[in-house]
Amino acid sequence: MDANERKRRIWRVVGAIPPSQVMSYGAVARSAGLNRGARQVAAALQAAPRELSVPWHRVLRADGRIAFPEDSKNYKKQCELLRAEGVVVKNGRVKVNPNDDKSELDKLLWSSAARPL
DNA sequence: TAATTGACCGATC
DNA sequence: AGATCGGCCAATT
Repeated sequence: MDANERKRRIWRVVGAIPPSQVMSYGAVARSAGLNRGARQVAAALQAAPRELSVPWHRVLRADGRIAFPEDSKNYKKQCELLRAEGVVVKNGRVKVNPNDDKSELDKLLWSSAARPL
């Protein structure tokens, strides 16, 4: 698989995250079939075209923190978007832990849209 | 073309 | 709770 295909998969997985749900970069990577591609998820999101409307704000760090520095504009934006979906953000941290494997979210993801194979 | 950077992760201390 | 370290690999310099 080449780099472009990875991006596609990543976008597909992220796009399949339901509203008011969050996922860590690593979890997205795994769902996309990349073993340890958390950073590639980040890179892919950066390169994601707006017209795809990728819900990048539903992707957080593994510990539930927002991936931007607090003073950055993106940080505030992400907070805003998350709260608009009912997600509680407290002190740079999200109320619920990022879904890892074996969660309901994963079932949701694997059931319809984001099948890596 | 080679080196560096980065919206990261998990283990360890 | 935090801080360090090695690994991963696309994008940028």
